[in-house]
Amino acid sequence: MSLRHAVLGLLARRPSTGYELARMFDLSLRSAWHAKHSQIYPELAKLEELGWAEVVSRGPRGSKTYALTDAGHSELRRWLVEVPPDRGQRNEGAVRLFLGQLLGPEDRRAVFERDVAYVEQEEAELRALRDDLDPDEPFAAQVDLGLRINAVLLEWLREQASRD
Amino acid sequence: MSLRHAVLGLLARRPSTGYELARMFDLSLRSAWHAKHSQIYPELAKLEELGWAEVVSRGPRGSKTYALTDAGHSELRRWLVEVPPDRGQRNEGAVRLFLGQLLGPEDRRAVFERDVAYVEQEEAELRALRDDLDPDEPFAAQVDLGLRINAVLLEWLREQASRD
DNA sequence: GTTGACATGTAACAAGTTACATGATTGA
DNA sequence: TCAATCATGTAACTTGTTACATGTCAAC
Repeated sequence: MSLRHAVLGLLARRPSTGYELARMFDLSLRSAWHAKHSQIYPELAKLEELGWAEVVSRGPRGSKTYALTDAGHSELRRWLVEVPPDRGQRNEGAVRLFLGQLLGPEDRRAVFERDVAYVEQEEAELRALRDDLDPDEPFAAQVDLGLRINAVLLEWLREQASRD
Repeated sequence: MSLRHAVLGLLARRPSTGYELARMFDLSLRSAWHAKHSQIYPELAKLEELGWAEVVSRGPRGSKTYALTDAGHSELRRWLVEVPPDRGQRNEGAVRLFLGQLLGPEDRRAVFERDVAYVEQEEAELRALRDDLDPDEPFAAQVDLGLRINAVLLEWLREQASRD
């Protein structure tokens, strides 16, 4: 598991409300994790119970801003450094590529073309994002990796789509 | 969801027992999906109930070989072609890269070096796999994509590890 | 005869999604 | 005042994991 540590990580970047976290999962982390508020709020409660986060302020609409405690920071560090990553997770896209080979030529081409369109759009979004970013911001390196992987994927998909 | 369609896809490649499917999830699909036998067996029962698969033979140790029915084949095709892929799934590796930027220089380097070692090992495995494969086999294209993505990732990780 | 791979299943639990439910504040 | 966005929560359900439980067959 690890919604716990994803939340811990986002709180380390900046103290936030559950609502803000839900938006970050939709925006910054969108392609890496998607968590619903219905899971986030209970998780924040649990983080508080564990002593890893605490409410540091309350806003106008009943909002509660959470921040990491010292214990929370060291737990996050421990997880990042000491816990071996769980490789080999579900990846529907990869399964589809794998199974796409079973389709007849027409269906296969349609599927690859759909994927090409998607990756092209993502590329445009990443480019726009990168152009908005200070290149020294650590996050810029991430976006750059995304662009490089997209480029490789796009080339491969085009080769596949034009095969026969 | 979609263990259902992953199983359907594997059965389309060749009729198999639950045990064999569990091994395929561990081996061929290992980096894309990991399903336990405790989930596979109930899923096979459900596929049979839906009329998408059926037992085509029984082996010595109580083994049951399942194969797709016509309805199963058309459901698989429908899913691959008509159901839009669920992009944006959990990806612990990406979250870790994202959060790794929060670490101090020493921890960060250690983490990136661990990742470099992992990707290097995976690269070696993929290379060995590719050398075993007939280059015309559709699966070879998949392996090739894996190698290209690995190469990009490795380069990026090395840049990050040697940054500062 | 005993170890290891083959082979299937269930039960209890953890994690994640969908749907339900409510209310406050801001801006048009 | 009405709509959109901010904001939080719970309940029911689905999916996935871990642990338990059992039995067969082949090779040594």
